[in-house]
Amino acid sequence: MKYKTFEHMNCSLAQTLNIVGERWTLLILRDAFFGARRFSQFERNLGIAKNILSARLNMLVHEGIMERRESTEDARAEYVLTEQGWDLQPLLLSMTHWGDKHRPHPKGQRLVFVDRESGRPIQPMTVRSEDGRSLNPHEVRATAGPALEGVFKRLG
Amino acid sequence: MKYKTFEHMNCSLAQTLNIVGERWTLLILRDAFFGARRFSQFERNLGIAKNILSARLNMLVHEGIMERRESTEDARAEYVLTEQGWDLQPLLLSMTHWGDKHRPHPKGQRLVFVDRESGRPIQPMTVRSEDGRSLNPHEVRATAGPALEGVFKRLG
DNA sequence: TAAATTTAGTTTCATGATGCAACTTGAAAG
DNA sequence: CTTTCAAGTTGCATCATGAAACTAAATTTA
Repeated sequence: MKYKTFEHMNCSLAQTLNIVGERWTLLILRDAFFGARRFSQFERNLGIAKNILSARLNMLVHEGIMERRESTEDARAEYVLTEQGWDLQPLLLSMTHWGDKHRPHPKGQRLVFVDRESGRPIQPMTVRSEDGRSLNPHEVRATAGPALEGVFKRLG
Repeated sequence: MKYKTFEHMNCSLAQTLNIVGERWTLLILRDAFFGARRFSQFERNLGIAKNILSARLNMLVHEGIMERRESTEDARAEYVLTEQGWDLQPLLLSMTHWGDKHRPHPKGQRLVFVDRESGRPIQPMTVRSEDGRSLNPHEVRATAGPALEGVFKRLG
């Protein structure tokens, strides 16, 4: 990403966007969550060009979101998620839920995410108050944290 | 987006990415959540070029995520979030929380999101099981839903 | 009321990112 | 020993982005 970078913005959203905001990146991560590890798997599943895939995997490794490992059996490399990478799951699920709701498939849900143990579907991603109530978007407000002390900024 | 589109992929994540996956789009939405409505507000806050801002706002209106209104007092247009747009809030908050955790500011949180009523901070976005337990990423599994009946696919 | 400024764009153009195809290299299979 | 496959790299045409210049209307200032 040598276009305009968002790094200078003092904003956590911008920091995250700087990493996962490029085309393909989140789709690569989706496949990684589903178990893909090899270059060829990503390539075939996504229909992405080799050079782009190569660039994205390198970037993800560089950012500490995936790790490149030499396979034990195969002499070919594998790309696996780090804990930082796994931590992007709520983001992926939020996107998926929005798409399910607002750009649905006529036959219903495409994927259902379940609790591995019970096999029961998880709850849709929602914002929760301290005491566990589900908050609708209008009930949430942003305030300046310690890193913005003394910074003038209009907040809704 | 006349590059390769993700629309043909039968995947809710890809559908969402097709809309919010372009540079700037999520930052525009962030500012809209914070109360920005006017062309010039977005322009100044973000440092975005006018032509790009114009294209993105038109796209968001076209997709039903924002609405263009003639201001009552001012003769200038305003861009406000629709309900579809507000529904992107969990996504924005998931991104923000990831950035807070993994790309933190040395002084601490940049923004703190609070329950408008109580003023108390909200919980970080987390995946929850049917009975309300917080699930870590490895405890979640994807299964084929109705829209993927009969489609062969490896799912982790 | 005339001039200057602000707002909300559109147009133009240089540059950067993307995507396809062809080439490379190393390992494994036949 | 030749072919195939996996995992890239390189070159090139095309598309997207961003800076700056230009418009046009509305608003403010002198």
